Amino acid sequence: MTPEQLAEAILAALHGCVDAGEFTAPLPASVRVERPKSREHGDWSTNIALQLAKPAGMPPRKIADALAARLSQGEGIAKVDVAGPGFLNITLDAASAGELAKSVVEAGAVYGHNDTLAGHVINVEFVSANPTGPLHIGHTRWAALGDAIARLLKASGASVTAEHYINDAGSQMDKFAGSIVARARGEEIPEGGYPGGWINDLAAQITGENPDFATMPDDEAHALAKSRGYELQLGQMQATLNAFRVQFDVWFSEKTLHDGGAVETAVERLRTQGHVDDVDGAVWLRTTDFKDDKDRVLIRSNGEPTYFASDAAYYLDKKDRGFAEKIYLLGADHHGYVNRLKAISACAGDDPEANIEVLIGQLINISGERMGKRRGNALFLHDLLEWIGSDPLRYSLARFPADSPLDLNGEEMRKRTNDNPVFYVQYAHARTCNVSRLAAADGVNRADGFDPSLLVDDTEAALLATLGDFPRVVAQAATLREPHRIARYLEDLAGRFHKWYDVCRVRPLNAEDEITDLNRTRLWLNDATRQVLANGLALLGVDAPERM
RNA sequence: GCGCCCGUAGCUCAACGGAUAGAGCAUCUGACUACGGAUCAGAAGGUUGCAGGUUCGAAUCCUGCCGGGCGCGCCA
Repeated sequence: MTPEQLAEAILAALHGCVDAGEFTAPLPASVRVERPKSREHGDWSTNIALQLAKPAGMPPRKIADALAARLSQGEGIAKVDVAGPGFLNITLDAASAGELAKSVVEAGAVYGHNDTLAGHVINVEFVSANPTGPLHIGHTRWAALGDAIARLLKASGASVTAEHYINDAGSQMDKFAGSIVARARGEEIPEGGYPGGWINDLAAQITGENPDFATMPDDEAHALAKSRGYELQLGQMQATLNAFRVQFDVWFSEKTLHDGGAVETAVERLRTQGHVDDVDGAVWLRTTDFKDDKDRVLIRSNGEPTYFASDAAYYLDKKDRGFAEKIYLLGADHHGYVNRLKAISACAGDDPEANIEVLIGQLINISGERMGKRRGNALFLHDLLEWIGSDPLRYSLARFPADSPLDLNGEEMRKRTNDNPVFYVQYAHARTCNVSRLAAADGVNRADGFDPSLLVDDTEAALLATLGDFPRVVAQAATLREPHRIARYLEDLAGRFHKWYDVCRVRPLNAEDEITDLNRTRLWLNDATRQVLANGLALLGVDAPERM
C-alpha cells in the first residue's frame, strides 16, 4: 500500500463517519499522511482529526477515536492508534507495506515522478554570467541548485526550460576586447579592464590564429578580439558547465535583444501600458507604482538603453514565448533587483505573485589549504572541479538551502569517509549493486518469488516507509524549490538501508543453503532501494556508481 | 538611515505550524572465521539570540529589540 492509497482510505473512512452522523464537518479534498519521526508511532500518521476539531466543534480525540474505529477495519491496516492530542498512528501489515518494494522496482527510473506541477509552463534562469571570464564560485551555487531545481520541476510534471542569459551587450564587452588587444600588444590592461590570466590565454590563442592580430588597426583588432574572444570564452563556460553536468535548454544572448530592436519595442510596449515617463531627457519606468523604492531609467539621456531596459525586454520575450512562470535565481548581491524585476512584471500587465519568482542565494565560500588566502571570486569553477570533483561539489552544494550563507571546506568534500555525505549515499548505492550481483551469482531471482508478508523486521518496515515517502519528498522539494530536501532524504534512506543490511541478510549464508522466498523478497527490497537512491541522485545531477 | 537574508548541540547544519527539536563530525563505549567495517549498535551533548503576541499546538507565523552577512548608480 502506498501512502497515497492510505490517504484515500482515510478520506473514505472520514466520509463514512460523516455519513453515519458521528460528526459533521466540511471534509478536505485530500488527506495528508506523514511519516512519523519516531518508529513507535507506526508507519504513517495523520493530524486530520486535529484539523477537523474546530469546524466539527468536537474534541480532536473524539474525532480521532471515531475515525480510528472505522479505519482499522480497512484492508492492509494492522493497527490504528490514537495518540497525543489526536494524532492517528497507522501501522500497515507487513504484506501490505511490502508490496511497495515490487511497485518501486517496476516503476523504475520514473518512481518518484509526480503530477504536482502538471500544466505549469516554467522558465528557470540561472548562472547568467558575463562571457568575459571564467565562471567563479559565485556562479557555482546556483549552477548546482538551479540545475537540480529544473530537474525537480520536470519530475513533478512541469514543462521546464532551463535558460542561461548571456550578458554579451554593454560596455563590459568593450573592456573585455580592449583587455585582449592590450595583452596581445604587450601593453597595460586599460582602466576598468580585466587583468586576469585568462585574458593572456585568449590573446595568445587569437594571435596564434591571426598572426597579424597585434599589428592590426585598432578598430579591426578590437572587433576581432570582441567576436573571437567571446566565442572562446563562451565555449569554455559551456564546457565547464557541461563538466559540472549542468544542462541548459536555451542560451539567450542579450545582444540579440538590442540587434533585433526588442529593447526599443519593449520600451514602447511598457509606454502603452502607461508606466513610462520622460524626465530630464531620459526615459523612466515608473516602478514605484509597484513597490520599488525609486523609478528606474530605461533609456539614458544620451539615448543609450540601460541594462534594466534589456531586463525588461528579456522579460517580455519570455512572456511572449509562453512562459507563465518565470523563475530567476540570483546571487545575494542582486537582492536589490527583486522589486524592480517584479515591477517589470507588473508594468507588463502580469501578476507578480503568479508570473515571476525571484530567488536569492546567499554567499558561499569554499576554504581549504589548497586555496590559501584566496577568497570569493578568485575561485574558478573549473579549478574547483579539478580539485574537488563534480559529484562531491554538486552534492555538497545541493544539501544546504540557498538562503543561508555557507562556508564549506574543500578538503572535507574530498574525503572518502562517512563524514562526507556524498560518499555515504553513493556507497549505499554501490552496496545495493554488490548485493544484486552476488545474489544473481548465487541464483537468487526476483522473478521466482515475492512474499511481502515475510518482511517483518523493524528495519524492513522503516526502509519501506522511507521508500514510500520519496514521491512526496520530490513534490515538496519541487514546490518549495528546495533540492536540499532530496539530499537529506537520500542520507536518511542510505542510513535505513545500512541498518537493514546489518540485520537482514539477502543471500543464503552458505552456498548449499536452499534459496527461499525470503531471499527473493529481500532482493526485491534491495533493488527497490537501489532504484530510489539512483533516482534521487539523478535529480541532483550526481552519479550513482555501481562500484566504488 | 532604508531594504533583503540569517541566528538551533563544542563544530557544520536539518526539521510540511505538530508528538520527547534531529543527523553527521568531534568525545567516550562496543560489534567482523556472515552479502564491501567507506558499515552498524550505544552514551553524552539544547532555555532554538532576547521579549511579547497569534492558537488546541511555535524553531517555524506577527511585532519590537540584540548580533552577523549582503545590497541601496542615467554601472553591467
